[in-house]
Amino acid sequence: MTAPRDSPPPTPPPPARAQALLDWFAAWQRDLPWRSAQPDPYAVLVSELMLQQTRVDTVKPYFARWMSNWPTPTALAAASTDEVLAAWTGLGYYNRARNLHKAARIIAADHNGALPRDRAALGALPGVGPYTLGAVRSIAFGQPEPLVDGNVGRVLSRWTASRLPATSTAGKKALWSLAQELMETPPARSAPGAWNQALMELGALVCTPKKPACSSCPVAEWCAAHAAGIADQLPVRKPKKPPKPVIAAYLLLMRDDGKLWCGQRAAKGRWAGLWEPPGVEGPDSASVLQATFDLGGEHEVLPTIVHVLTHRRYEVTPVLVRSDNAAPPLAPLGYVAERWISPAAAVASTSGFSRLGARLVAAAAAAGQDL
DNA sequence: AACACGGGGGC
DNA sequence: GCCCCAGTGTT
Repeated sequence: MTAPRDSPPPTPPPPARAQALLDWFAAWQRDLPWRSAQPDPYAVLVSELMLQQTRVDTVKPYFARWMSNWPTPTALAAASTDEVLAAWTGLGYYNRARNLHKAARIIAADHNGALPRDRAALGALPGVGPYTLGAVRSIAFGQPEPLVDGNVGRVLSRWTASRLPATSTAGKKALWSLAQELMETPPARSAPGAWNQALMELGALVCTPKKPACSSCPVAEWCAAHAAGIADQLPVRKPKKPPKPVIAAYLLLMRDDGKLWCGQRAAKGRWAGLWEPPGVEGPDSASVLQATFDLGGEHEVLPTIVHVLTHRRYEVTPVLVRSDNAAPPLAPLGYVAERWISPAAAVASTSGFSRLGARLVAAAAAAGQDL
């Protein structure tokens, strides 16, 4: 029973691989605000929600402000939706803020203000999907729950040289299955939080999307993609669709004191609950805006603003109008509230404006100065 | 299975 | 300009 001489190096028993990675993590892990030997489960939940599809460095200042504003689930539960959204302004994917807020209210009402350790109860909280369930259970409670995020998917795809796209159904199934299996090996099972964070940290610091630093990798000798020299070609990605173009026109109605007439978007959909100057989407948006607000009189068309989201490319025509202090109703355009807002308040990062809304306000303020 | 949902940082 | 990030919820 001898292995053929030219076969890949024999794979050591899993515990050796796992221990190598755990040792690396112990030596090289970053000092992050939500990391602690005895983590606060609520802090873990907040950080994990903020980190969904968002980089660590982006999250840091938001996390600090959030924990300062609302140090406990009970404190967060008592906050208003507007306050919560304002604190999230600029972070994107605003439904995460709504979910965190709802989760806090459930925790306060049903769990005595403490995160439930129970798998089903935790997974039932809004915003807690498979990844976050694994993160909170393993990191906050030390429970042997696997997780797969973008980093782990990349690391494990390379480790096994998997040709399945990590985002495909089959690929995800294989990755979660492997993550589960790894979690059951002795060193991982004894340190679930460190193990999961080690996989993610490796993906963030060493096993990066481009130019992975295999020479610094603690588990390179067991990596199938590295052995085959294809680490930088994995994971296989699914072709992505181009962003959809959106034509829009926005009304910048400016009062004598410089304030702008703004509306709050509906609670569902893009920029849910956020404020912005009133706008219309569609190829005929400019004429619709014209008709809706009867812009026959004096108005100024400002330079087009291009605002790119992941799946949308906005081409916005801002129309500046001097108000005679009339305040047209915005409900017909789908807004659920309306008020005059000073440009300074709108552009401040705690205002509950979308980035596009803030850009429009800034454009209005700049143009208004020249008049 | 596909889509909706933001924004920013690195190259 | 492109990639992709500590993903989840809806259809």
